[in-house]
Amino acid sequence: MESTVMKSDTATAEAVDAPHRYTSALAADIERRWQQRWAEDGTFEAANPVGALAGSTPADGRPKRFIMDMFPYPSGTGLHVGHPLGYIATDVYARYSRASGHNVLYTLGFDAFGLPAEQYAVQTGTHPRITTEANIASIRTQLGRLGLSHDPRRSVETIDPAFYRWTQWIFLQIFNSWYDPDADAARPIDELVGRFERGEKDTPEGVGPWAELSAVERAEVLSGYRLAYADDAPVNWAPGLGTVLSNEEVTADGRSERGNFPVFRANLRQWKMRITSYAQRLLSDLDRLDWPEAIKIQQRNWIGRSEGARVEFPVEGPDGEAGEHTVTVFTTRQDTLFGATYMVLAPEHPLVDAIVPAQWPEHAASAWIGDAATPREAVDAYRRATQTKSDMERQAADAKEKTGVFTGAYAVNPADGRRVPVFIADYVLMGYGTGAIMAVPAHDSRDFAFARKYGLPMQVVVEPPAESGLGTDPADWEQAFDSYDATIVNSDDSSEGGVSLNGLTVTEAKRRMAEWLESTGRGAATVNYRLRDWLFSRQRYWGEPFPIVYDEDGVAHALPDSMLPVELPEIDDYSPRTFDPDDRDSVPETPLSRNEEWVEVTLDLGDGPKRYRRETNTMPNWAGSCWYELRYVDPDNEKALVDPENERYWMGPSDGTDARTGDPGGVDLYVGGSEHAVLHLLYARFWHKVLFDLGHISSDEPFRKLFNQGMIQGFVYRDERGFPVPAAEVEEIDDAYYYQGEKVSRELGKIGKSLKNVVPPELVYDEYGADTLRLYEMAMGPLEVSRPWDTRAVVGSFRFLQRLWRNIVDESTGAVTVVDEPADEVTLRVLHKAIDGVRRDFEGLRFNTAVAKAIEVNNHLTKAARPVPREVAEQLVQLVAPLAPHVAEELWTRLGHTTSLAYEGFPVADPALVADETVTCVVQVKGKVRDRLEVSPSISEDELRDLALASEGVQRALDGAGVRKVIVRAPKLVNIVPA
RNA sequence: GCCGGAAUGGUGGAAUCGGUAGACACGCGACCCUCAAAAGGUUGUGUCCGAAAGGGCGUGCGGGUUCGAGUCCCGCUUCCGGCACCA
Repeated sequence: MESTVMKSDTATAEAVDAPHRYTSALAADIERRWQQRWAEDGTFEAANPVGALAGSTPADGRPKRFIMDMFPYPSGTGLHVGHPLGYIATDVYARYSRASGHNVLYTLGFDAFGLPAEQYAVQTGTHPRITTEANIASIRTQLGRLGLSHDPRRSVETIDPAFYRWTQWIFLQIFNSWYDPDADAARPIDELVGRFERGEKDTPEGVGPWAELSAVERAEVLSGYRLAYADDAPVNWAPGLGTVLSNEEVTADGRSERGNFPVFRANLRQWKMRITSYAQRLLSDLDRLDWPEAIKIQQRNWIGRSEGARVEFPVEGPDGEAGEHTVTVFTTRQDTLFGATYMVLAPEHPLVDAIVPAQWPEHAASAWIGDAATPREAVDAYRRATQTKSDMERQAADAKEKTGVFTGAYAVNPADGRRVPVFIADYVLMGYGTGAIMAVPAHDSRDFAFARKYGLPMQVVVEPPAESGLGTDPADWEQAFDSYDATIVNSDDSSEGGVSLNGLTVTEAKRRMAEWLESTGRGAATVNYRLRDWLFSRQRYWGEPFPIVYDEDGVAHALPDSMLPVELPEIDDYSPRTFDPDDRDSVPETPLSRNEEWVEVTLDLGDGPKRYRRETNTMPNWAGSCWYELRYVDPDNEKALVDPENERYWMGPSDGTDARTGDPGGVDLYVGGSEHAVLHLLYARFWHKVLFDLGHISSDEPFRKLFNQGMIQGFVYRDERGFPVPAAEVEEIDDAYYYQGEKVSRELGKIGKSLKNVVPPELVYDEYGADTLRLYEMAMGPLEVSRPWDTRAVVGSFRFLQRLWRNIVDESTGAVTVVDEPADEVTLRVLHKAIDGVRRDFEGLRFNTAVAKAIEVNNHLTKAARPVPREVAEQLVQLVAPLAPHVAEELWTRLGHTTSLAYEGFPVADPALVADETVTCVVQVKGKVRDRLEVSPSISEDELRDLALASEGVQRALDGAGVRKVIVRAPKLVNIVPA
């Protein structure tokens, strides 16, 4: 109701006495016309060096800029005013870049495969392709009204077979590669085969010579090297979703990020990407990226490099004979090896079965063995108990209580030969390090807790400093002493070949121990990463099919290029098979497997037609977003995912640098939310590096510069019960908020349906126009900061445009009122200062201050310089054009120009006019401002000092007191220190 | 618990190099236009004392460095994000 009243106000109220005022109706008209004209003229099409989009522009010597947003995922709910923030920012930057002489690649595609689209389709009972395409169309409409200067020819959709053909192609590149440690790069798998054939490389331990292996065995060996491979391993299985998930998609409390279902560990054969091979490069190359430090830190933490050592512990076999088996542990504290008083293996550790003896050792403490009659029984019972726990239960707060059981076996501490008991416990994770640890309870909080609970001995080897008051008997301690800043004690093996660490610092001891381990063959210094391989298959319909078929022996074969794309078959039953969310024994079923005639195929893969079964998993929805920036560059190329020349032009490292060591290349500006810090941004870097290694592209990183925009938040109003009430219907009376007469509370939250505070962009378009929305979103604060949406405040941006309009166009006649007379000097100084500042603000993505500077110029004209001189009006319009392009184009036209100002050039400040003719010198006494002087910028220190001392304010403040010291920073400041 | 980031008027924010705190905008007050309202215009607006001139105080809290600190250093508080049995 209220909005219709307001609408008429901004749209038509002035129809009688000001028919040519900038109203929402006029804005809508201008915006429609200019959007149409830009489209007809192809104003924002950017030329490539070669291929279908080639044009003369790249050769004309302009520098290029590749500007990108994280592309949207088309949900069914439509956009709200928070969504366009990043798009507006990149558009302003793109328009500024074009005006200031760049060839700009700027477009927007859609990421449309994946769970949410499929869930929406299942809910509505409509095929996901239909719903997804409808959603994309409606978002295109909503965004279209913003007037974003995209090159529409480059917009891609990940669900388009012409696009995912290349997603599949890249998968095959990865599948057909291995990581060659000598080259420190991915290489074609054929090179590895060649090395095996020529005997230059040995097959892995336990496998016979290459020449003697069967085809199946060879395939299995290669699978151990391929960068994309399928294997049986514990994965995250979410029965409620009916699919497995990557580690990145599981929250800290063991639930699916999507849908919040319990996630269980299940052993399933799944596709994975060997991203761990790239751990070090993904880590070190962060240093060469212009990214927010916070994101880099998150990636560093996720990769989780830690330096330590592998240490081998001989384990006594069931017959008590030492050395039959060896358990390797990873530790970052090899300096505390003498303090290792027991060992723990993960319950799933493969050596557990081999080391469990038939009987309990005689002296085994009852606390260690529970009431199990034999070690076998105890181990089996414990394994069952831990496996039936979901990850969530394992990690719930009260489950942090350590549990475990003695295996009955003993190992030998390699440092001093002491026998130490071997436990299994679920606080040791199979997926990290070697799945086994040496436990040093005195100096590790987890081992300390476990040892306390089971009465295991503690040995101090790092001496707490005297001032800590801890003493050297851990029995008195409340927690482990895990400092690095102390001295090693009790660590001396005087026997032949033994090592002594006593008296060393922790860092020295780590080095000494690593050397000793290496020299005696008991271990070695090593680097371990937290990063795990990326689980890449999903039991879903709505995703890219794998270009993989299996032969009768179950060997996976890559399909040849000629058979791509493997199109997703149109089927009726696309629903995933989901289960009771808590049914951990359920097994995933892929929708594609129900479609026998698609699955069973006869193909000729080079050795005659044969029967094959297609892979029925699909790719996760990260796949398309891993490389879409490359397709923007060359969207229509049918011969390659991107022509090397086009890629080099838009993304290659800057001249003369090696992408592996210097500038890594990549997109010049990538804007998006920080929620993708480790998922999309890590996966995309990984794929990009593989493609780089294989020589398909010249850039080593996809995104040279990354910028995280903040979130636009909304006020959430809650009633007494805490339920959100519709924000649009809340009234404010005397700083309190009421909904239907009831008092409600206000807080800040996300904008969304569930919080009932969605503001659709149409509301602002209709009320004020798209230019106002753009301007408001840019003006409301720094791009990287989250801030609350305030519908009431939008009018401020509208008023600015209205005043700008009024300074150029007569509201009653529509005549242009500018005069062809030179501007006065004050006005010129105001203008040129703004030009200088706005340029710098745009370059630095500080749009909020750029807006303020443009407003200042306009305010000056309003107050002091009407009628406005043409040169000032034109440059102000150009200044505003990136922010409010429609109204700027309109004014530009009315000022007599016939071409779009998109490429008109951006005003350049005259340095003489940027520098002030006089500056205000602040005169302080004891740091407090007591007077101001208007002085020349070139005034000498002495002259300024004299002027300041003589000034009225200073005399008053000094009140006869003497002067001890005078600090002069000509011409801006004088500070007088009284005696 | 660990790792980040933030805190400035009634509100969003500005101050880019240690040098005028509060640009710009919202809101609010006064006035003009109007039968009236809306829209628009002019103008004021950190806070306290004061008629004014002018002065006191002021950037989450407590210290410090400095002629001078929103900005640098040390110690806290609160809020927001991320990670979390990672050996």
